[in-house]
Amino acid sequence: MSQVRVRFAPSPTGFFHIGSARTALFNWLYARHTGGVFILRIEDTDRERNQDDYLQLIYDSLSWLGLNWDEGPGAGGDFGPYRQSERTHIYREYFEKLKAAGRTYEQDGAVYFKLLGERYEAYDDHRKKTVTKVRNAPAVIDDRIRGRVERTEDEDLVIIRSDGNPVFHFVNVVDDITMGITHVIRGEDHLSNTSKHIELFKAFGVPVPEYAHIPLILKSPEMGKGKMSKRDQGALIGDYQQRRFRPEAVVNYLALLGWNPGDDREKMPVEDIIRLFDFPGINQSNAKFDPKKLAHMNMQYVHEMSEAEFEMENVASMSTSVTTSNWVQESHFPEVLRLAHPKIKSIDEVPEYTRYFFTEDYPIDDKVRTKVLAKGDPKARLDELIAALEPADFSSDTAIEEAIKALAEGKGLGFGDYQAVARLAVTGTNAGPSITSIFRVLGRERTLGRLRRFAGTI
RNA sequence: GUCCCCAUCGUCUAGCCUGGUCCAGGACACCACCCUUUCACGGUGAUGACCGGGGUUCGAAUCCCCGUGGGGACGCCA
Repeated sequence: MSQVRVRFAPSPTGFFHIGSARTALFNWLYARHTGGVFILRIEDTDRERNQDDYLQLIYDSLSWLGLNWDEGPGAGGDFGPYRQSERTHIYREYFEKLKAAGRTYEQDGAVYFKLLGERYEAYDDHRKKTVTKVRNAPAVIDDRIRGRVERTEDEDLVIIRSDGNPVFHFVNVVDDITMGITHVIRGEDHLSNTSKHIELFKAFGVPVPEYAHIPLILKSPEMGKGKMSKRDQGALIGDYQQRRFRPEAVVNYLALLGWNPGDDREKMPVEDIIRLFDFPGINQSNAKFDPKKLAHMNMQYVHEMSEAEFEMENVASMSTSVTTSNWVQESHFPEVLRLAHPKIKSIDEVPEYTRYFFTEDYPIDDKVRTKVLAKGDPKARLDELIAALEPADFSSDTAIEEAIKALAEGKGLGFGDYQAVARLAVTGTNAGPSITSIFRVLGRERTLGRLRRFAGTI
């Protein structure tokens, strides 16, 4: 059997979103699984709505996700050009073929593709007008995911607009023919279009490619009904990139949306996904997007990052913000990251989580304050702690722990009686690394300064 | 409205093709407990689903039909 050639064919008319990414991913996975070719083709025939920014975003997002293309813009290939705006001569040539076969006609300045069959007038309830229908035999789609699907195409369709630009259905088919596409893997929303495409393939006298219509990604119940769109919360790939999500986590999650390896495995390296990925593992029903599960997947990948990797990502992330760019210069920055790493769920929450390590200007959580101050005698505990820490050894967690434990024991109390109020004073919250680590990293001066300052407010 | 696709816990899903091993398994979320100096992580456990109705069969989550529900398409957008 000849080599598999698949394509991802986005149009640069909007932000790159989850749905497009998943379609790209499934094509890429299939190409990698079969040792085939993954082609990137830019469908920019709608000149009005195309934008260079959106085009760049497609390249950036695919690259970020690791979905490298073998042929396409920037990669070359023998079937180019790979932007439809540069392929007009090819469309012209294929249009002439149809014209020569007597399968086109002009109307209102546009060129129509003529279906074969008897014509009749009928009222269309959806468009609220009378249209010309054609008695046509159903097109048979032998779909690798849906099975045999029949749909009758019963209206001529525009293939060249009155402004001279060819239309999606036409260029899509011509490109699939001329680029030697063997498998068309795309969203189920195209299933109804497929009959149009099959009629065109037949008119050109060439065999149709294999079709695989993958399920759609729908909004989560909280987001509403219908399919996910670029306007939905969490729909944009660029957002995850900005938030420093792990691209492998996004890929892993997306792969599981509509596909599974057939067993309970979820978190798996992309090599394994490639090995196991195939049409039988793809579901037929649509899947709702779950931001929480994606976040969980991302957390798992973040936690297994190496220290160096985690630091690099955070430096990159925090350097871009004016408030945090100074933090990365601090000598204790690496140590703070080591403390935060196992505690946080995603990289974009690190700045807020570690704020008090870098500035005296950290907020005091009112709710926590009220709660902590309501218990026991916090003022007394704070004063005792200050006295005990003044001469203490701050060089290690255990040294600090010994000092506090000795203090607690002397008063007939426990470590916990000092922990909560000390944490509130020094961090403003009730969450964070162990209090001894915080003290150690902050150092004696800053720790005592904060304890004294806070003691003065209660 | 017409046409097309789909239907297992709130969500993602295994099981369905090749009926019995399923009073339906895993994961996320939620709840409880454990771990613990806080908060997380982690661990243990709990709650939670075969859309409805017919049929086929000794037996149906699994096969068939009809409803219903969900999704999509119906552009000189892609």
